[in-house]
Amino acid sequence: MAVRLKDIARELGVSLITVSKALRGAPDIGEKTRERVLKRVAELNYRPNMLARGLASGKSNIVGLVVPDLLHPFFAEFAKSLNGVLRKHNYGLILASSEEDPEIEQQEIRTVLARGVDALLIASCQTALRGFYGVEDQRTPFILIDRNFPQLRASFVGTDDYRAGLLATEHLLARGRRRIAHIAGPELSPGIDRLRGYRAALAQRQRKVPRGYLIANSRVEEAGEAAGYAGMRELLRRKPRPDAVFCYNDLTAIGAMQAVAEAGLSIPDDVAFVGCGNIRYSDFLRIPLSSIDQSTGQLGECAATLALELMRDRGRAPQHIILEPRLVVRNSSVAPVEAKS
Amino acid sequence: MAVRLKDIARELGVSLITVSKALRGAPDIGEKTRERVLKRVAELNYRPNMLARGLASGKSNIVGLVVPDLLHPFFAEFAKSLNGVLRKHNYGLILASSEEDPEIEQQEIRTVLARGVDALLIASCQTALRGFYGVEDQRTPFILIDRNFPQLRASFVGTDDYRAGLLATEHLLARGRRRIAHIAGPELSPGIDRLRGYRAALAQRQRKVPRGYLIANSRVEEAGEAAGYAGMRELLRRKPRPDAVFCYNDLTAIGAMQAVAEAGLSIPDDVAFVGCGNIRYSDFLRIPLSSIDQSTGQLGECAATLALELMRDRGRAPQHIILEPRLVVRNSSVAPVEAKS
DNA sequence: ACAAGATACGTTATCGCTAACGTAGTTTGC
DNA sequence: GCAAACTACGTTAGCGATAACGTATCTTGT
Repeated sequence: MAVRLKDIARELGVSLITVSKALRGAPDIGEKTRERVLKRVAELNYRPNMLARGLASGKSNIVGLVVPDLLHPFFAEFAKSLNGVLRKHNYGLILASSEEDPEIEQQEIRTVLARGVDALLIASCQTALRGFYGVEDQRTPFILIDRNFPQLRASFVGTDDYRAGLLATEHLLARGRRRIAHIAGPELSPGIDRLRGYRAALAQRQRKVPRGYLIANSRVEEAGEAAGYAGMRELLRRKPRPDAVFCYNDLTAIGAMQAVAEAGLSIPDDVAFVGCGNIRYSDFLRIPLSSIDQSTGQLGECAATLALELMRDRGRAPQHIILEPRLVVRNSSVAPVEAKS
Repeated sequence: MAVRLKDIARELGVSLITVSKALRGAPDIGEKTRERVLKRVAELNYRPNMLARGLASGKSNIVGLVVPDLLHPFFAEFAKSLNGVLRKHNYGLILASSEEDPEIEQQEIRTVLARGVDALLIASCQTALRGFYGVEDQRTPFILIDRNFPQLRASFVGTDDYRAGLLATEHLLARGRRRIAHIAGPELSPGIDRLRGYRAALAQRQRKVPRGYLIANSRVEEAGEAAGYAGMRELLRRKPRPDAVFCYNDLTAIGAMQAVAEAGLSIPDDVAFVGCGNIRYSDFLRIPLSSIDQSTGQLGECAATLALELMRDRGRAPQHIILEPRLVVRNSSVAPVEAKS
């Protein structure tokens, strides 16, 4: 925090404001003055104090991102690609994690807004809508990520989760599976919509969800391996046992497959699996996991682009960007052709 | 950005500064006034403008974190636990990714500093030291993460990578492996030290690194599966072929194991593997991966704690926190006792 | 040659908050 | 009873930048 506009101005014998303007490319600065200023600025390695600039201009050049869990590959990848685009436009990223706790999320939203972010991206873990006071009042544009609240008139960037559920389940049906179970996610839009897709796929074939084949996930916090493992243990007790499971996400699927392996059953022969998210490691698992790809990287880019637009012209109507999911088939749903190793 | 100190002050008929003090728990405010202020502040859901506060006080209550790749599980986990501790102390986190590019890293360091962070954590990808101008000059405390520069008199939080290499290699030796190769990481302290550990373990048994058994990783950017895959392909051409490989990190190991599987060889019978990092998925891989655990979560906590200390009292001497690595044995280095599935 | 418009630069007033010191009014010591 | 010491609150100056005008100097057109 050493060199300030004032210092440069004094050195060069011009006014502070001239330096400021030259720096920002204002049109009413003479060529020679501008060059002189820019030269000195470069020499001194000057960087404007963004706090001051933010305060004076009302723009911080930062966007806030609130996610439920940074460790989850989906959010990590999302954050990465978001950040990539933002960097190119000279925006910083301030990151907050809610740890899947609505209270903390609330808190974090407040503090992030207090920091004067120019836009706010939220993958919310609110089940009720209560949490969003103070975001709507605020004039800061905000975008929902991955988890939508249709009742809320807000921008959204995410996957068509209904189709994700549909694709996954149709694939299992097409592979001849008849007793397809679902380990559901938390009661947020992705969980709800994937479940709807699952139901719809079965309905198209005049089936309904077999009794006991739907494992609900009551606790929002638990969407990972543990939930999948527990859910699968339960499913294995059903008679007849399911011959396929569509899992809320890949982590859930990993846990579920673990349970199946421990029970001495074979995948995909006894039980086939499809996950969702297509995380980076799906390919390297004990049984490579068939999954629904969400184009996570692209979601991040779209979100960044939308955020940039909303920041450029406020008052633009909320926009929905919904990417099509894509099925990636691996061995967890289709046995390899060659003899198994 | 609606309600300001000024508004509350006017409403309550006190001066702005009184409100400010009451809010920050200054000692020279009467009980009744304080209560009145706090009550109104709560009702109005007031949040101080952190930009203004930062500018005036010289403290932003933000720390900056610059990592090479957010998607890498190590950094994701690190960031998560760091953030957890910081949140409890009311510090925010501003995140920047260098994408393993020294130029970008430089840039990001500058912009993060310009944002007035109170401390800076960097997992640097600089091979030369040039990059650190402007961090040292700056009075902002900074901490190196994971990747150390011993020449630089700076705080460091990381793993004892020498011991990591030692442990991994000793384990393979103890399992009776004799032709142990190493796929090395980039030439930064973790890569260099793990290699040293590997060498030392062999030396203790009067061995040297067999010719051609050391795969160097020239490009810093490539430390993932691809590098491991390519490295292993090369190793498989050696005669005699290695019967064990210590890989720079888990991603490298995953790629390497892929190459071995494709070659129709068995793990661990033909080739045993030990990785490093013990990422969350090591357990679920085709062959569960033996790995060196770095206590990543704890590293994040330590870094946060150290950062908080350095911010509290500047001018404290740089500190080194180096956690002991721990070997986690899985099937990639020791075949399961029961018949293989 | 002179009003009118350009061009290039500077003044002033914030932005919302805090630091450091001021100042009334009350208590206390002796 | 009066100076000294508290207590509780307020004034004055910034922090480092920007926005919105203001003002000299220089071109022009006629």
